[in-house]
Amino acid sequence: MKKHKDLIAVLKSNEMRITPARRLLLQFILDNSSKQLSLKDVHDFMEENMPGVDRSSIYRNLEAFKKLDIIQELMLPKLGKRFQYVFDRKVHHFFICKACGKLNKGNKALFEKVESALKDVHGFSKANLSVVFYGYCSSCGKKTAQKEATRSAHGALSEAQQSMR
Amino acid sequence: MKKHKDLIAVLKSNEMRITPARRLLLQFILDNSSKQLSLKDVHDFMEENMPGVDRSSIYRNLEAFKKLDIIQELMLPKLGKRFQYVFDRKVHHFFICKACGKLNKGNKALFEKVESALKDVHGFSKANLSVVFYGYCSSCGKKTAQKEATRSAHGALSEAQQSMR
DNA sequence: ACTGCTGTTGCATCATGGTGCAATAAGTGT
DNA sequence: ACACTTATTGCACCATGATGCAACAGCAGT
Repeated sequence: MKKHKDLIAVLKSNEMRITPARRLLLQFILDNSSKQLSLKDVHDFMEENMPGVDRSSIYRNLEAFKKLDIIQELMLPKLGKRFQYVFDRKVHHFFICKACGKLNKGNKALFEKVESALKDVHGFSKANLSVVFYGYCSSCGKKTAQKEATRSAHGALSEAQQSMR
Repeated sequence: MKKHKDLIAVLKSNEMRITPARRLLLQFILDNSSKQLSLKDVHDFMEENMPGVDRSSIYRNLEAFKKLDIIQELMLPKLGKRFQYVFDRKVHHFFICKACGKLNKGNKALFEKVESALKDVHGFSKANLSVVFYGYCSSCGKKTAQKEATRSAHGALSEAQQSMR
């Protein structure tokens, strides 16, 4: 796990200036490295600890950090943009339910399979890569399956929408 | 490939009413089944062929079609929401470049590996599933690799950002 | 063809993503 | 400590995503 001062060094080596807001922002990101943060999450924190920093400044700093691969960006259905610290592992898996929009990290069995598939393909093993699955989570899948049964009775789209077990 | 009237039947079987706007919207989606359409793309078309239909109506109809798996939604970095007709295959793969935001369907070797990995995991083979990879496309990867060389000289983040070959 | 029920639309409005520009302040050299 | 250069900020503003609500229009039954 990289430390605050390592990240400061990264900024410096890219001709970026170290402003108070950036220091605090980096710390917040490090302290929440396992979470997917929205712009609002970050802005609320900043407003509390360093009032007056503009939404757009935070936004642009996050964009800058993204370019340096300090954080990565995800676009999530229903949730919109999310930022997350990129820690030591280079491949990230996410599972997003199409119905409820919930972000999930489960389905370990699948992810392990995919991970090894990624390794098998030349050049990918060290790539900084994110994989996002869209499907139906177990609870939404059940509901959908029921609805689906009704639909099949009408003879339409009978092959669609299967739950993930 | 499903036809317009099949889709009308799907709407009916879900207690949805067939309005003129919906007919035209479905036709437009079918005619552009291979494209990723933005709300604006669709709205521009509607404005030309059936002026007066509100942005929000189109938006809500697309949401409704999504629920019926007639189309699927993608959230693309830099581009935002995109809608696409869901044709016969049930698993979709997309590769999105983190740098330029370009949507790609290449990297067939990887996709085939992943596809078989999906099949190996029980319950996934028939799931209506989308997989999105975020990484660097070949042209952006090259640029990044160069930039990376400079950064390494400063001793920071030397392991990050690898091109996809 | 008329009528009533209720799904759908258009409008108003808010939340969030994104950008141009002039004022400000971080970093460098003296 | 001071001054200069230019990255960065705050502000104003626009684009797009999303929703509540009253008016409207499919469509099923008569």
